[in-house]
Amino acid sequence: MPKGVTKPLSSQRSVANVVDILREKIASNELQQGTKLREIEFAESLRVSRQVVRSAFTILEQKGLVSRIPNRGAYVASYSYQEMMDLYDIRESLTILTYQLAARRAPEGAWVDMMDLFGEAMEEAVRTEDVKAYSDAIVELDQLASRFAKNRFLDPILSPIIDLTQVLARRAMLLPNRLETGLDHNRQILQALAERDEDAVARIFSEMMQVSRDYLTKYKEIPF
Amino acid sequence: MPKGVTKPLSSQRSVANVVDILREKIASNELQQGTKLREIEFAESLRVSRQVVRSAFTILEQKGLVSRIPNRGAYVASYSYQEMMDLYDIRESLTILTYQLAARRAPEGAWVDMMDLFGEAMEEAVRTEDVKAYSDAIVELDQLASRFAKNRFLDPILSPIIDLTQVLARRAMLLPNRLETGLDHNRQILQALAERDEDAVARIFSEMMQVSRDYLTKYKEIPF
DNA sequence: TCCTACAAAAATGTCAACAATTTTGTTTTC
DNA sequence: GAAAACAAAATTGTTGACATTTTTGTAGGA
Repeated sequence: MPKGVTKPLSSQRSVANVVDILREKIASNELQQGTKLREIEFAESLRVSRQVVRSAFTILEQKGLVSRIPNRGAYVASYSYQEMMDLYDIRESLTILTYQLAARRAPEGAWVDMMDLFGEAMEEAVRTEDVKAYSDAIVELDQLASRFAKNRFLDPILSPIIDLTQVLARRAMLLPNRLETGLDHNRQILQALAERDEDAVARIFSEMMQVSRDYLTKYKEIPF
Repeated sequence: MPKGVTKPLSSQRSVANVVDILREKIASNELQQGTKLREIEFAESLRVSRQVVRSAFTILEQKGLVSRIPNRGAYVASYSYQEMMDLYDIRESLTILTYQLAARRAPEGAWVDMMDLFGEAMEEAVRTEDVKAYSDAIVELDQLASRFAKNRFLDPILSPIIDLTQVLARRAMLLPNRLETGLDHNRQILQALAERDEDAVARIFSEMMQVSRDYLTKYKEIPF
């Protein structure tokens, strides 16, 4: 019998479990920003002690997903438009670094599969406005770049920031014409990656994210 | 009587206090990497409960200063040469972002004091090999740039990374000729800042950090 | 002498109870 | 009827005790 089956939820890595569950609920917007997080509530529903929930809150607070006020509890962190832009700047900077390192360190022919994926398959996705297929492809490309970047810390630092800006990023993709201009940019990046042209990677990314930002600024009155 | 004086250590923000104390001891190398951190030890010496120490460990683990092995305890995190270089890449990327934003957002004449400081005063410091004065000046410049960058998250993300690479950075400054080439670079950066030339900021910084890296690579056999 | 097996000690992980603070609801007063 | 004052309930913060795991020390056997 495999380990950890007898005791369904508790024991071994209970805190990490609770963190993952809450992280998922916050990033997916199931728990919206500003929501009060009561310790007892999660302790009972997840069948762990309050202490474990508290530890999870502490970790999520460090990741910026949860805000805490002493003696008044934990809330799903909420960010202003300006703060979201601040996060975007950091995300951009670290994403560029990821792709630059990937361009430098990826083996020959590492990008052919991706170039294929961003060929006809994504053209079809853009035509049918299949946002999910498209964002899935981007996630895949990001993961591949992250793997080839071979930097042990980029992912752990960038992931929580992506979580924080995810809602905004998803919305950006829904804006008019966003998908097709995005596809063009992504192909340019793949080209630059294949040619190991780090400067081009940086340049194209800056353009790409600037476009996203412009879109969002134009539509910023839309509430979160 | 001011608040929080009656109860010397405990009560209100005990966890944050313990975090700061441990952070300081680790960053200053008083607690060297790999050192076992026993909960009881710090609980007794700092007059707090074990739980508080545990929470502090959790936070420091998130910051990367402490490594934990389940059921086996907490250790001062230790990083390989490659991992230090990985951190340097991230530090470089975010530092460039800081200075670029500062170039964009600082008011007119924001840099005159710094240009003065990096004039004769630092020439004197370089001549007399006053490493402390020089590194203090750089800290000051960094803080000013951080303030003008007006990004709420840059500092909280970058600070722990700086803590991690601090030992390495200090060593870099002790290497031969490091100070004078550094002074030249810093002046160029101030020039670029004053002219709001973001591209130049990025370019000069990349050069500067590349030089640091080269120095460190050359001398990497020196143990930590 | 070295290795293994076992027992004691120490350290970590988890939980439940207690204390302190804040929030909520009710009553009193003007 | 509205505001202030008080009391009760709910929630958070902290501590101490218990359970589990790892480490250390010791004895026995090849």
